[in-house]
Amino acid sequence: MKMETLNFFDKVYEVAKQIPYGKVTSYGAIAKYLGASRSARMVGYAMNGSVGKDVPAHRVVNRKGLLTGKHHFDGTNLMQQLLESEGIEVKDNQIQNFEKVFWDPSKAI
DNA sequence: AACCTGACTACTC
DNA sequence: TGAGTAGCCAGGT
Repeated sequence: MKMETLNFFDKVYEVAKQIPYGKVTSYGAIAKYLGASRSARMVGYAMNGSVGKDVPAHRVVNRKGLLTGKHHFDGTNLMQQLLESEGIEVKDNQIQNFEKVFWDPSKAI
């Protein structure tokens, strides 16, 4: 782990933590906000280490609102249930009304 | 050092 | 409109 990587991770966590209840955002949005628009994959990778960081990783999905990372959670439908408990409609691993619940970090911060 | 993989995106057909 | 391809960065083998 390099410092820069940790710094990047930290920023990702910082942004993710500020996602309001009932809202979601995309990896690319976070990456873009951090000035690393080409490293959306790294954002997803960062979420992989979000355990124990108080990061609501379930509120971060790909740009289509698809729960591509659900299998990284405990169980198979935990991520979906967490989202649904926040009032977000999720069907077939995809967030419904994605545009309505989308939270843009560059606008909020 | 080369190649593969992955919680992604954008462009093309 | 939907599926396929290419580009992307970092880490593992």
